[in-house]
Amino acid sequence: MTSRARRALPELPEVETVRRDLAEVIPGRTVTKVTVSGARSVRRQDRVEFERLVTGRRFGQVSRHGKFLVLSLDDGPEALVVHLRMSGQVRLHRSSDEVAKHTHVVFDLGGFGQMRFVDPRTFGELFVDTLDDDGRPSQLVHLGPDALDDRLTAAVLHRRVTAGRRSLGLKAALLDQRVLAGVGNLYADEALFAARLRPSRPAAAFSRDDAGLVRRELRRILRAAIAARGSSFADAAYVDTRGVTGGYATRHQVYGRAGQPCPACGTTILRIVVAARGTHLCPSCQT
DNA sequence: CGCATATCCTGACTGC
DNA sequence: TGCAGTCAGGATATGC
Repeated sequence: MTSRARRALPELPEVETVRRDLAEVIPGRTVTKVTVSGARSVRRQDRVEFERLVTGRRFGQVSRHGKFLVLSLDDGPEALVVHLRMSGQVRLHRSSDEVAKHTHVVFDLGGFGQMRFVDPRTFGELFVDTLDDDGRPSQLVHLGPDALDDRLTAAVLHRRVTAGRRSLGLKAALLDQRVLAGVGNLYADEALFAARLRPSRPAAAFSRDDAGLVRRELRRILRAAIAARGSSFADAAYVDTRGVTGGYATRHQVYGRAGQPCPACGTTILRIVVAARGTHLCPSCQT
């Protein structure tokens, strides 16, 4: 029947949804207190140092690079950087709301309430970093251009995917955040289906026309997913800042649909492993 | 150097 | 119904 595991992890559209929610309420709010109870969530720097760096600061604009959230502090050269990884959530609460299990960091925002970081698998993380002249955190310089950045033209995508690669699969290249930032397992599968390209095709056999197609379909899909506030399955691994699920899962063409007919040709959708990831594809449509 | 693999972790699911 | 075992996955470290 359908593949066993169906979970939507936060990728670009989900992180962008969180960013937009935060951008409506966070700017201008001052952090009166920070409590880090989960040591693993703050691991790039000392917990006490982290609390010192954030306490008393006022949040400015909220931006995103790939799957990283960047919350500027005091409009200065520093920012709070957040990555949700597998199961992280940034939630907005009244201070009196019950504290959910796996809440690892709590930011008190004066009379406004709290911003809380909840993360069962503890893969997610937060850290304070300095920003360069372009507003890029210093520890994120290795990231490729954001998947929705206009500067990621077909020519640039083609060059970055094929550069130096021999046998690596196309999907693995798209998942490499150094190539482009923001694409994860779900949207890689959806974009490659729409572009009619096999995930296992060697990246070296990725033509300029292929790059144009992938770029177009990826942008279309990511934008539609953002409009639907992201993808969630029954397990609600992804929810927004108020705990609400996203609506894009009903539009998935192949992801989580193994054993069901391809929406384009009716062939049974397969689930295989590519780049050590559960991968969904139509063996007829995708070459 | 390119690429594969192990690692971190919890909860959902499988099978008895 | 309960419980032990398996599996999922983003980024990174390590090994070939």
